[in-house]
Amino acid sequence: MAAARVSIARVFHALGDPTRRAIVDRLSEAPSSVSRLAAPLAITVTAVAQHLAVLEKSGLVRTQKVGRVRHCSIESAGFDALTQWVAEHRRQWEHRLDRLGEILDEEE
Amino acid sequence: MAAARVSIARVFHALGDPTRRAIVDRLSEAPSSVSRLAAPLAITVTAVAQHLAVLEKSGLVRTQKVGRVRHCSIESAGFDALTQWVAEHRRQWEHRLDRLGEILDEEE
DNA sequence: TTGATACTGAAGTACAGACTTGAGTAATCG
DNA sequence: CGATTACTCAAGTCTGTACTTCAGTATCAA
Repeated sequence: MAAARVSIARVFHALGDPTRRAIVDRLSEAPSSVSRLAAPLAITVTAVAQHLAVLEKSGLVRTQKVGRVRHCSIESAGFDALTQWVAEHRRQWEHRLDRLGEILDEEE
Repeated sequence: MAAARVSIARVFHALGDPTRRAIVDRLSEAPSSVSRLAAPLAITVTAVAQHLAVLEKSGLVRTQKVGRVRHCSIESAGFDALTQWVAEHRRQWEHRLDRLGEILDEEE
């Protein structure tokens, strides 16, 4: 799967930044060019391009240059990796939380 | 819910660091003290305590000082916030991905 | 009470990351 | 063709974060 090639570290790091989450939200609504993404964000097009590079490496966004315009859209790989991480941890987590009081009592 | 008080930004930021993910993984297995967490991590106890402060603010970890030992364990709030974020985006995302080809054709 | 343990706080270093400017390239328009 | 558009590249700045050391404080054990 594509998710296997994606590092969860990159996904978390990418989504840690508010501007990048805003970009992801925008692209979840509709694909966009770099300059259209930059327009409402009080930063330069260059900065947006840098964010897009991070998002692309994390597998959350796909971009493709057509003529002089770069079309950006959501990609599933990063999202899949995140979903998988959450699913893997949920079992352990819930199990642990259920038994937490009991475990604390056992501990010395 | 506790998740409402948790900022998803903090959760992503907290989980962006490999050491903190390692700590979360360890605490998913069993609660631990600060020094026991630090032992296998080639960093100082102070650094671990700093990571724990980040994890605690993000709602992923709960700590409680008993005597001179700080007991650390998993907390659900951060995890809930993450699960919620993923769930909210999944719908949009899947919907968008399904229609991606179509949308790209419509775009000019 | 003395010494070891388990942290805590303050301060400083070093590197990463978000951002900028400025110059450049390539595609499209008139 | 020349002008505009849409981005790209290379520096460079500046803030934030991960980490350290060192000097505490509080607790527990003997």
